[in-house]
Amino acid sequence: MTNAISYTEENYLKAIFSLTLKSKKGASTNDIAKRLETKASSVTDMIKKLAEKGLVDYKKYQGTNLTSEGREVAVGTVRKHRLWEVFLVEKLGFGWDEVHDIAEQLEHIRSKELTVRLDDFLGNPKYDPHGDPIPDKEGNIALHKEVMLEDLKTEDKAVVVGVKDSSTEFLQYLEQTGLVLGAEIEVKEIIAFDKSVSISINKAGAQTVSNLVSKNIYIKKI
Amino acid sequence: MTNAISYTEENYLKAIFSLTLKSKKGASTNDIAKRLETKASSVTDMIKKLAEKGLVDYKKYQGTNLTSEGREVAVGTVRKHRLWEVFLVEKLGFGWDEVHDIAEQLEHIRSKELTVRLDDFLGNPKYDPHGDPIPDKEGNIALHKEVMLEDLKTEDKAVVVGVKDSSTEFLQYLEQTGLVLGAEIEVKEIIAFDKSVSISINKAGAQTVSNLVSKNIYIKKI
DNA sequence: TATTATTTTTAGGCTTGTCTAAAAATATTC
DNA sequence: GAATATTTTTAGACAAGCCTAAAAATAATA
Ligand SMILES: [Mn+2]
Ligand SMILES: [Mn+2]
Ligand SMILES: [Mn+2]
Ligand SMILES: [Mn+2]
Repeated sequence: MTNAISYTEENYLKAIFSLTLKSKKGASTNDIAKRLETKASSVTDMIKKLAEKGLVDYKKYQGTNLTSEGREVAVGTVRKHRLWEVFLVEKLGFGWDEVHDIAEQLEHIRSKELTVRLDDFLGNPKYDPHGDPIPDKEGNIALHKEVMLEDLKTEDKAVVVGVKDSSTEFLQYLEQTGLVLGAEIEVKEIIAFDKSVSISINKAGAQTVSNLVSKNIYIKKI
Repeated sequence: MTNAISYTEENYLKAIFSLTLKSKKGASTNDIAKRLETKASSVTDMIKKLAEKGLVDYKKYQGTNLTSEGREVAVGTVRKHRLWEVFLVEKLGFGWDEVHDIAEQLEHIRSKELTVRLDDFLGNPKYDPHGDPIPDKEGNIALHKEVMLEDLKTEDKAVVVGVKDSSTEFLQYLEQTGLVLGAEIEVKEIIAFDKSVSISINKAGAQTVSNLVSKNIYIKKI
């Protein structure tokens, strides 16, 4: 047990992973603190420990990046998180807005064999209930094609393939609006004033969603 | 979060629960330490904390008993442990000798809704893969009828309904011997010298098992 | 560029859960 | 029943993770 990785460390690595996914700059101490709802000073402490263990690259005041070993741990945790989310929704019948907090716990269960068997039991899914890609056993992870609902023009047609914001409130709003994964949408009108957009969902009557909504929905044009 | 119960506390409560199941004496500090593979001094510290929280009754040097609140937590944890074991064996195809350590982690996942749904998903099982009774939602738990293989007389017939020792080594031995849950046995001969017993399993040829084995197998006469 | 403002780190301290070594209480044995 | 053995508790310390307050570094602004 010289080098066991704690739940807390896994959560830090996962936060750094997602914060550095897009930007090539290191994750800032403040951003990590915000993400984990903790204080900057706590983050500095932990970063030092992770650097000591060879899981992150860190130079004072310069932001933090994962080493390949750190990335491996982070991706493994993300893989487990998303597989468990699939289990909770597909097998236990939870709503997509109810599974995050439980998966946040389940992702820390330590057993390679369990992950393999769970993956098989679920039919080796490629996406989680929010449309996020599930890393494979080797840690390869598909990147989200960065097309959002807000990028569409009038008369464009598309399918909802994911959500950027996975908060309960947002997911419940989408559920009730009908903007769930797989929904077909057509853009009827874009209101220049506030960038809100009028769309029809599954060929039903038009409804309007704000830009805050349209910029948080991944779509694929058809 | 004034009164959240930690994983560690849950493990202590569970240990005290199982140690006090049969004997009406409180669990001794040393026994708890042995069970949890920790030191007596650590146990004393923790017992004090649990007493403070109203989860155990404790008087110095007198041994420890659960309060009704402590029992509730312990039984809830046992319930989750055993439900997860059923999941691992029935749904993921693990062997009965492989599931204990994983369930030891899964039992700490906090979500009432999860437990309810898991129970339903599994078909509300009454026993875990080792024949141990699963407490119901209200915390009622069937007691093992205390009939062991060693209690049988020559020519008695019985079915294996559980194991007292759930160690990997013992379970693997039973697997290979054919003494799994549901196996029908008939006692052919009891060797007085060392209390070993010759039995036929599922009507096959006789084989001999030691008293250490026969005293760790729960049976039901037929 | 000098002055603010913000970010990050350090200093010091707290809680949880663990340990070893020693003291105190209880049990056992002669 | 006194001496010895065992069990249990206390004393003091440590690592992990967290905090607040203050200092140091960097970024933004005038
Ligand atoms: Mn987590
Ligand atoms: Mn997700
Ligand atoms: Mn446990
Ligand atoms: Mn069991």
